[in-house]
Parts: sequence; structure tokens; C-alpha cells
Amino acid sequence: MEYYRSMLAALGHRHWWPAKTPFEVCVGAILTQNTAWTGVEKALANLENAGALDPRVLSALPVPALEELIRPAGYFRLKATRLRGLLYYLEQSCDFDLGVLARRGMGEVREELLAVRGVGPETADSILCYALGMPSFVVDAYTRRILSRHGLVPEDAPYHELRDYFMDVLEPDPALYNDFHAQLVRVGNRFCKTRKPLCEECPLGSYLS
DNA sequence: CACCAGGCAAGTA
DNA sequence: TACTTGCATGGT
Repeated sequence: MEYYRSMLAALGHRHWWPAKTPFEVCVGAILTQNTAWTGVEKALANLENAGALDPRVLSALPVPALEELIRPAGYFRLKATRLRGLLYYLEQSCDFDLGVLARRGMGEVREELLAVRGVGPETADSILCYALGMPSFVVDAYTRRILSRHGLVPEDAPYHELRDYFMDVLEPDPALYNDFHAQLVRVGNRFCKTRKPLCEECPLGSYLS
């Protein structure tokens, strides 16, 4: 919590995820897997220009066409199938009305998302938090890097351990989880860019006080 | 040129 | 169960 207060003071509220609609969040969550956001932006722009940032239009799109549109996000064949899988789930579970999912129990929806091929814990939590407005803490590479380098968790700590680390302490407040993860990404992006063990300039230490 | 980016699943022993 | 590998483009 001290980290959060410090980052909040330094950076201000971020209220995050660059997307216009909850559905766009779902698409972005798949596209950004192990990929720089710049490529994802291009892919999303392509989809937008094609009028395909709509669940029904996107579902009707032939796979090769979809692959071409998302090519700049990398792993395009893989992600095309993953998107189809997620679309199928969204249609079956709520007929593309994400508000319906948002009113159900978080644990239940999380399990269902994890059962979709190509949806792992981070993607599921991103959708829960940023598309459905639920208090599911998102752990990503930056989160792990920042916490482990500050000796708060082992470097190879499993996903759920990091998630619990936050959720055991924080109130289940969607806006808080949203902003907190955004802060971590911002700090990681600016100061812990590399995978290599040291990030000398990382000023998180100075955020603690 | 080498390395990295907001993961995940499948294959191997 | 615990490693390893494939997936692909674009930027530094």
C-alpha cells in the first residue's frame, strides 16, 4: 500500500487501459500477449478501420482476413485463433453483452475465462478488471520484476502468489486495482525496461517513505 | 546485429 | 512434475 501511495503521489491517477469499449479491451488483452503495445495499437487501428471492432463483425470475419489485420501485433496466426476462441466464449456466455458477465460472480467468470484456449491468468484478470470492472488484480511482467527486485517475492514466484500478495491486503475496489496496476506498468515502462537483473535508475526506492 | 516486448500452451523426459 | 520450445512482428 505504501508503494501505491508513493506512486500515486508521484504520478497521479492513471485510470487506465487505452480502449474505447470493454470489447476492445478483450481484443487488446489477447493481442498484447508478450508483445509491445505499439504493435497492438496498429493492429487495433487496422481493425477499427475495417469496422471490425465489433464482436459480431469480428466473428464473421474470415480467419485469413483477421490474420492480416492483426499482423503487426505479432504471433498473428496464433492470436487469430485465440481471438476466435474468446469470441466464441463471449457469444455463448452472454451473447456479447459484457454487462451480463459483469453482474456475475468474479470467481466463476474467471474460471470460465481460464478455460478458453489462449486465455491465461493475466489475460483473464485484464478482462475482469479492465473490461468488466471487477476487483481482480492484474499481474504482469513489470509487476513481477518490480516486486522481486525489491525482495518482496521470489523472482520465480507463481502468478497466483503475486496476485494474492496484493489481494490479501487491498480492499476489493475495482478502481484501486485498475489504477494500481497502471502505476506499476508506468513505473516498469519508464525505469525497469529491461529483463536484465539490474535497473540502476529504478527510483521505486525513493517512492518508499 | 542481438535483444526485447503488458503470455500461453504443447511437447519432452 | 519440471524444464524447454514455438509462436512473429517491430522497435532500440
